[in-house]
Amino acid sequence: MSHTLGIRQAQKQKTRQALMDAALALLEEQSLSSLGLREVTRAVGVAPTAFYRHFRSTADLGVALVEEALGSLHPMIRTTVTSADSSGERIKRAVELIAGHVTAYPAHVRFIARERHGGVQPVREAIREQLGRFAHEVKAELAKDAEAAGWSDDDLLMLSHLYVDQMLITASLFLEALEASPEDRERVTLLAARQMRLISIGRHHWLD
Amino acid sequence: MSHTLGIRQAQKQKTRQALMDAALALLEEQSLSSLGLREVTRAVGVAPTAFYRHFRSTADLGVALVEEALGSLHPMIRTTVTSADSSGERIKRAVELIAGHVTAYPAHVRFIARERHGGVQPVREAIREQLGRFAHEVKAELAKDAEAAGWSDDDLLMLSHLYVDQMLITASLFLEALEASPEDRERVTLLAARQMRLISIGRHHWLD
DNA sequence: TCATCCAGTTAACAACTGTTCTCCGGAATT
DNA sequence: AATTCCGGAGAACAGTTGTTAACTGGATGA
Repeated sequence: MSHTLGIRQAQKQKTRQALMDAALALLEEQSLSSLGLREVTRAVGVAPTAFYRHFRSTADLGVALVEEALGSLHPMIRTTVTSADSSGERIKRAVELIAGHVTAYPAHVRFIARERHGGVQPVREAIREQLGRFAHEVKAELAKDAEAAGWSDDDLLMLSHLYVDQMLITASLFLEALEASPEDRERVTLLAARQMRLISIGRHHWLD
Repeated sequence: MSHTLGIRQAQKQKTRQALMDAALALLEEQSLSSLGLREVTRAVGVAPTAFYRHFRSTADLGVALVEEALGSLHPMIRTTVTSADSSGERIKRAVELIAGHVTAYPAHVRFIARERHGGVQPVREAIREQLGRFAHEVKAELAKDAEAAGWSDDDLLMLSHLYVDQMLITASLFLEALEASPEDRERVTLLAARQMRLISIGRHHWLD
């Protein structure tokens, strides 16, 4: 059983989380490479120097945000993949699952989409590594399916990356449509579902 | 007949281009939202105030860079699509065409990949609009093909977006592998070719 | 209870930012 | 030849940045 961490460490983690939350909010309108340390502390209501008690730099903060954001994405990806076979009904449900996640954690999704190719190398690397993990996880999930019979490991991984990228593209589309009309959001849903269906069809006929 | 633009306008365009080139170089290691106006002028060797003679802000510069970068991408996309049918040989050639473009204009590709989801709204919008144009162009190209018979306009556009996104993903992969070993670059080529082949297969069986 | 620890504070630093206004000198126009 | 135009220079502005050092006070562990 974990010992109740003292009121000291509790406070520390609390302000640490506050810094991360404030940063995530500020990153809605800028990129990490322009995020200032003072800007973040000011938003939290804490002295600039307090920042160093938690992070070496804003890049360091960024890496921490990657863990948090992709940690929350983790369960969704698994659920999405297991229901992403050719059946139109299940595909649409998978897409709606992505839509729900974007609605629940828009800042996380925005951060990942923005910094995946962003200007801060350590953060790019962290995202790349985590997405690589996801791809391997997806591959393991795909391998369970009967349709994976006869597939090489390389091909399975290739398809996994395709799925992961497609998920990010779809999430980004929903992000743009976050404040749009329900009709527009429905159009995004249908578009994403058809793209995923086309991929599933390609998967089905891969070994022909 | 276009009149030879005076030595005055010529000089103006020259420094304007110098500013854009310097900015593109500086953006290799940061995002547009952190690019400073003084930083750019310093790199060109010109007074900070001269910047305003050409651009309202760095965001404005960014929009100009979008036009330049996607202008150079324009002919490549057309060539890529026309050779992206199911035939394995042609697909591989299309992928190598992308690889060549990335090698020729790495800064352009990096800029688009980075700022597509970046922190500067007008630039995001400009990229979105241009990519939308590309998708429509690709659609027109696909419609010429015999395989497009029976396809709805919506489905053709859906496939076009899939192709455009896939091209960007592939380009970004080659960008990461720019300084990698030839073996790694070849692996990227094979991966991208197989992903494109899977999409082509899905396209082929779409109407089943 | 007392000494230690340590998250957060205060103050100060040189360096940098975007923007304004005024000016210069050569090209363009008349 | 005389005048207007205009890309660029220069200086100055208030405000911001990251980083340092020394300090404070409450939680922690002996």
